[in-house]
Amino acid sequence: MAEAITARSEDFSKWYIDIVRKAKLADYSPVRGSMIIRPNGYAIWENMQSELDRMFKETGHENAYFPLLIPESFLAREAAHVEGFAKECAIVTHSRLQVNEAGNGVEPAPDSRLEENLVIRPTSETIIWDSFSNWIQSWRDLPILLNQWGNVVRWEMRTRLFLRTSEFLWQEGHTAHATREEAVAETKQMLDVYATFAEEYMALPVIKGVKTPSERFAGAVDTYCIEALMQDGKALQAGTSHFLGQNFAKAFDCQFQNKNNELEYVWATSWGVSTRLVGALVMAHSDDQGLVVPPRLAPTQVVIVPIYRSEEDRQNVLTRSTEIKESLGSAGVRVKLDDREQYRPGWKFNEYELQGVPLRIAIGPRDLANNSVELARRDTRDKSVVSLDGITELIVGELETMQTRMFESAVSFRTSMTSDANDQAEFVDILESRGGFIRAHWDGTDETEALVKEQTGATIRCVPIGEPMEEGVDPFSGKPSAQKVIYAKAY
RNA sequence: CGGGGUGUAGCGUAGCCCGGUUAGCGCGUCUGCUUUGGGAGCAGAAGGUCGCAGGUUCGAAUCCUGCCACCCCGACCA
Repeated sequence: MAEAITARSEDFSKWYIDIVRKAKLADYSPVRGSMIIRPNGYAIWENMQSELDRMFKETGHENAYFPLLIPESFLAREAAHVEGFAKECAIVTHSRLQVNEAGNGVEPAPDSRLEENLVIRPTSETIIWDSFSNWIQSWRDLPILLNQWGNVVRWEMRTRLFLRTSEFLWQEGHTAHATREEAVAETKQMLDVYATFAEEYMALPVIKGVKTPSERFAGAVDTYCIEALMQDGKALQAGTSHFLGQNFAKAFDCQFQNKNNELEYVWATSWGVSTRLVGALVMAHSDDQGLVVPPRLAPTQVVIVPIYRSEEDRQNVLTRSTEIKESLGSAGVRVKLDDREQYRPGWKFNEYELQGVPLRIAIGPRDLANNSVELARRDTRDKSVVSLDGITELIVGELETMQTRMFESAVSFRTSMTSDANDQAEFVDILESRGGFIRAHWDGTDETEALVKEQTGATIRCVPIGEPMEEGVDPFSGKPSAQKVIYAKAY
């Protein structure tokens, strides 16, 4: 019997959880709000990591690693930063456990109380800027362009697998610059890297923009973001890049002598993407049959399922399958031959569709006779019988076609789900009927932004970059507006 | 933290209102045989602190009290 996946049309949230669980991407952990990333999910993350890591290095960054535990006092150094994160920090207070009096458990040993509490990093600006202040004296020490891969903990009230968990994996870039202009350029450059990655690898079109002050990173001067649209019409922030100004340099007294022999505070950026991207991938592309993964990120791009009855057929089919596998492998395709005997072909077909393997080759005695295989594509669910001659080239091309088609399909979905609203009634109507991105004028005030959120549930996702300035009137306040912004209900 | 709900085998559940022998069923697992081009069939088997602790009772999955955990809705969230 088919394992039922809740239909998207019935309950999108349940559908999402079903995909994550049944495609074996992740499990709930014994600790509320944290998750176990299973091999299928982690392999996608590893593919994301390796492409991003390459892109970071190509733009001049080096990897480093700063510790998980941060002195509590560090968080307090930057006022906005502490205000933003204090509510969700996990704190280490003791260094030792002892068996309790009843003898049936353990408890923190009272005499191991730490001199100063340690915070499990919610992000690493503070510990990194403490180091930067030691490393930087002169303009000759700049810029510093670092990235680190790691985990962070933010004690969340309400969590969802991959999208919001208390502990998550991410990368955080941290850079130090001599001038404002250079830091701003770095911030924008990394935003472009994220957008390129999302579009070319995740097949996920994104809107680049700037966050409003209320959505800004705690401690940033400007927060840039990429916003993606999920299949249910809700927006998901897929990456952020922050221009931090001199806020952290001032908090950690990080000054350098410039070429005019003057002391100046260092300019900073930070930028990150997380395992949330795995959730974005699921919600952007998958269907009611299961996961759909773009070929460039798919852990297995092609699976070969052999079919046979007799021992003789088995030998012949496996021999041919192995040849195909080796040919694809040497063409750089991530290919797997599933020769397990305990599962039948039909079972395997369903399993690999559920897990989102882009292409499936089925090969049986009939194919041996015809010099063919059956090729099935996951995104369109098309099946065709193709000749074995030139199969490797065909498959390499098919993977590229699929990658492109998935992106184009996501673009046309987004286009169909992006609307302009010129008055309140229209705004509410669009939001309630289909959601998606709504372009509307905004008067630039926190008050109006809060009002819209309260009345409609939509928030300003970003002020888009690179769109023409267009004067108008805010539909909610009636005040003049300089530019349309992107509203949506968001994750 | 407020409101609601649920805890029974790896997963999903029946039984609880109205206490009664051995806690039933489906999926999955294991063994054997037959099967294999879209989630196989038959036969057999293993697997349970009924969330935890106390209480009532001759007897508790079932009734009572307390606690714990998780889920949903709010609040909260770069």
